[in-house]
Amino acid sequence: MDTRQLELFLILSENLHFGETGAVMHMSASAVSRTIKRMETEIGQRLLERDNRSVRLTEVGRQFQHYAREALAQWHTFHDSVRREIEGLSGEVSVFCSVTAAYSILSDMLEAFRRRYPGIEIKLRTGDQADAIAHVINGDDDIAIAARPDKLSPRLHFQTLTYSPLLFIYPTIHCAVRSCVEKQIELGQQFSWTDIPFIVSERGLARTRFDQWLRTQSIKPDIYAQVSGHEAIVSMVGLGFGVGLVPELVLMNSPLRDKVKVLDVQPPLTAFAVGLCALSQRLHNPLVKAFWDCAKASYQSDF
Amino acid sequence: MDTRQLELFLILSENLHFGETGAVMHMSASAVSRTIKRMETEIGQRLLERDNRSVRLTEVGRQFQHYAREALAQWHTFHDSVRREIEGLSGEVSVFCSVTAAYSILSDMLEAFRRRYPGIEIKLRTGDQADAIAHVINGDDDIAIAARPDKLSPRLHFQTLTYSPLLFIYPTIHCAVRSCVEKQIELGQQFSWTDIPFIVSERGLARTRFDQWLRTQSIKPDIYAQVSGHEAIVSMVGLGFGVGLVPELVLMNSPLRDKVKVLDVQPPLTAFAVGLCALSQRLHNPLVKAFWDCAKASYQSDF
DNA sequence: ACATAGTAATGCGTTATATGCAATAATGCG
DNA sequence: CGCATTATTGCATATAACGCATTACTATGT
Repeated sequence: MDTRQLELFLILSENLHFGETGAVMHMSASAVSRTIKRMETEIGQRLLERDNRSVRLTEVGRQFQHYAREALAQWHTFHDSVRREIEGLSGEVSVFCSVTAAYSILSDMLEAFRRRYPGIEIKLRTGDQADAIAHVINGDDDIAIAARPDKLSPRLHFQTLTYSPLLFIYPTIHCAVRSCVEKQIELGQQFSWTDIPFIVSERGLARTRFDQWLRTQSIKPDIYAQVSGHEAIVSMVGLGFGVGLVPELVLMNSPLRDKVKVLDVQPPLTAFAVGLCALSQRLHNPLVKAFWDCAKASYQSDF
Repeated sequence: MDTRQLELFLILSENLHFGETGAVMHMSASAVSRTIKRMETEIGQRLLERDNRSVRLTEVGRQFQHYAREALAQWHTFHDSVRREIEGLSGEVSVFCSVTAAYSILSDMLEAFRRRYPGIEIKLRTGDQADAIAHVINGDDDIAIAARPDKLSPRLHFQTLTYSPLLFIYPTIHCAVRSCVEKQIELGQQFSWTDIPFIVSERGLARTRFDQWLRTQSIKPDIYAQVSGHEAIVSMVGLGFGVGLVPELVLMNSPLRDKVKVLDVQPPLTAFAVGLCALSQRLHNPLVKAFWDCAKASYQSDF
């Protein structure tokens, strides 16, 4: 019988829902089911009466609930008393994200987190969106704000926070690119992409989506520049170098957003699912878990 | 942090010895070492100051000791209160052994065990010694009294209780076998085994040892009967069918022990190591563990 | 002074345990 | 009666725990 199990049981005993409990504990409903079964075997009594539709505490379950509350409180008391003094020193969570995410998504989170856990230091590292997942898997950073890849490693947890469409943008300054694009818009349907220089990510999910899209449209692109970091794309498009592809989130947060316009393209590219990403293993660390939960909660409360 | 770890720490904090602690907890010293290290990581503080020669509690270790005592007591209180009424029903340990072991080794143990744990039922199954290990591995029975085989599966625990030499016996009634044997004894050294019928186990460790011994002596035996169960061998020898090979323990406990005599044979066969045998896994079960520890203690106190 | 026995830690291969996913079964609700 | 919801289970896989053999170290005895 360990503290994790006690915690799990307490949550379950309150929400009486295996799936939800799993979500809170960062595990699947089936894992919750088996864990409870293990506990019942160890105790030798049924804790929860459950059919496929409802869950309710047994008498023994109620007694166990009391025990679990006491036991956990006792553990936390000990743990806090011992850990108090060093918490501030070694308490550090490192977060990787793009500059855009730092501005748009993370800033509110950070404020909420700092308010709630003043002792925990956040080490914020910004870089190319495309590297985010690799950073997490590699263990360089605890948590990343990233776009959900099509294929997610089973070692990773991902919590979607929002969706951001991938948009084509073109410059508003007078330039060859703008003329070409607007002429085509006037002509109506059957947009011809020939001779329009594209500015796209060198790699990463945006590039993957772009390549997929090209294939479905059977377009042979003229790729002007392959850039790392979506933010740079807005800049280059704004300066008239070509048509770019960026997530809406990046566009909205760019200081150059007035220098570009969105091009209505059919069919639209699959939107990014943007959210938190971490190694399942790292979520066992209470600091990391605290950040994850706080981030999730603070973002969702924005709606 | 689970109850098993707390228990381990408490034992270690009292005996301050990794190897001993491992023995009590039925695990290796290295496992104890790693477990303590895990606990220290989780707590974030060193619990025991240890160099390669000595172990002592740190200040935090002392605090943790208090916590562990309380927490375990609390757990046991809950566990007992819930389990009390059903303990007797589902509390059952099944033990496999030979008839001889049941008489000689087990009877005292059972008495002590019954006195200490009146609620736990013992299901005693007797059979051929040679099947004992297989029964345990197969999961048919929790614990066996068995002879330690030369090659022991790593999944098994074995606790030697005593050693029992393998003895050759011959009949004391007037018969061809006795005459032949005694004639040879009078002649002195260079015993000739030809034409003496052997009565040996059909299989099992006694048979293995016997075959090994034959090879070293380069003897071509005349095997009269292959019997299952050592007890039957004494009977057959007593009736004059031949010379038999049995563990001393079986001989001493046979009602026919006056009907046979021990033959001094050089070199003697390797003695049986007789003891408790169980799957490591099954020892996690508190009932099984209780029996194992009690059996061990009650036997050793006989000396 | 040196050998020896005793002891905790560690590398490595194996075993056991826990988990996720997908499929299943069961039930309430429209 | 069909659909959506939800706990459970079979199966494959990932993670954690363990034992053995070895190492590194030291107190002790001769």
